Amino acid sequence: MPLTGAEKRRNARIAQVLDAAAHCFVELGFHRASMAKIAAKAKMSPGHIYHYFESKEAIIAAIVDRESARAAERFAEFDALDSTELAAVMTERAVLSIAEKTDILQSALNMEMLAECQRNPEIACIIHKHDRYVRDQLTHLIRDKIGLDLAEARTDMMMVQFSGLANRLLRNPDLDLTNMVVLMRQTMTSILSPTLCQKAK
Amino acid sequence: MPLTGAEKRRNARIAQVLDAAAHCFVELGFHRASMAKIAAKAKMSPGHIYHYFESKEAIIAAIVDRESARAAERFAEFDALDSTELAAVMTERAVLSIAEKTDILQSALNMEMLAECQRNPEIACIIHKHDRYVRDQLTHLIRDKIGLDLAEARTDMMMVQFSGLANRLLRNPDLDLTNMVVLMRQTMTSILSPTLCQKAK
DNA sequence: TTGATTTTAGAATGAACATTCTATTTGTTG
DNA sequence: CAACAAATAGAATGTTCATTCTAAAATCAA
Repeated sequence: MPLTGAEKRRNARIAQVLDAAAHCFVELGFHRASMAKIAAKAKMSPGHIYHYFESKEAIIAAIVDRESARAAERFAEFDALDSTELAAVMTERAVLSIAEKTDILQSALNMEMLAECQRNPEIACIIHKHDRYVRDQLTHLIRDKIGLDLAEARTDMMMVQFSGLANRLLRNPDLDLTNMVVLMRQTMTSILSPTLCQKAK
Repeated sequence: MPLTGAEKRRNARIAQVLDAAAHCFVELGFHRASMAKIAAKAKMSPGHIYHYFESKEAIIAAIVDRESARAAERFAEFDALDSTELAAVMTERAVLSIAEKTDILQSALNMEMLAECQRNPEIACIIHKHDRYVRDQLTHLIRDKIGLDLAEARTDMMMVQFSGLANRLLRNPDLDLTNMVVLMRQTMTSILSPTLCQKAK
């Protein structure tokens, strides 16, 4: 069924609030971004926001959901024939996402989301849901299409590289990406290597 | 020169505030932890805290400094003869630090510190200082003791594994560490492998 | 002990904030 | 167009908070 005019306007308004909130959250964090500032950015009155969201917490939850969904989307459509190909694509993706300036700002929001995740069960639930979705896709690819064992562990390890790289860039802003790419590709390849060297203790 | 009684008392008081602040920050985050709550936890009056810290921001900075220094300490005393040995020790360290419950709670604080790092130059400075210290130690070991090239990149890549693992555990609380250890060791070994496979595009 | 200094508590202050309330404008429908 | 409903603004409310102020208690020096 098509949306009525009123519904369309309502959705546009909600998106307007979310865009404004995302902007303020990136700049100030969840708890220093006031409703007044979000309202100003969204070009509506503070009181009016409450016609679309029950509370500021609800806005935070909606932002976490939207941002997680977007991140998951960017991950969703991998399609590789073998592990070498997947390693290359994943490396490219990891380095590319880092190279964009926007993603570095986005990182701050991501970190805040993860911090919130430890304290707020509702936020935790949202984040875990999206993470599970991404993992399921990737695990399916690794296990069923490429045919490797330990697919879950390999998936998690691949994802360690992504979040680790973002984290690293915050801690070391002088990071030299050029040499990093070589190592990242080698690492991805190693994670997807069919034979794991079981080192004896 | 030994500390006078007054100085000792003062230092103890400061530590008391920092312990209380750390506790409240882990539980509530920087901005929902009020001075009143920190004071209650530290068993002193809110006003009195201002004899030791100029502002709440100063307490946050002190906590970031103290926690970063502690994390750096835990990293400082590596001493390996070859890359295989280092890979094993680093893996053990990474998995061990994750296995402790305390570190998972600590992770929330770490994430919040990194988020703050993007917005507050003073915090950024503190975090980058400690990160540089750890990197210098590890790079020295890899380049001068073990004798590998691309030491800085390898160092950063090792550290990607640590922060990535902490990050991953927040997003996927069901992570299976048993299989992960195998992959982590293989990854560390691969990063420290003398010959890097330069994949052609 | 006495006077001076430091340490401490707790109330007072003023600002910022999330949320609610009231009224006005805008759009819709008969 | 008239009546109604939805959308919107902006002021009002009550709370929470960081910080400051005031004075009491503890410590120390003589």
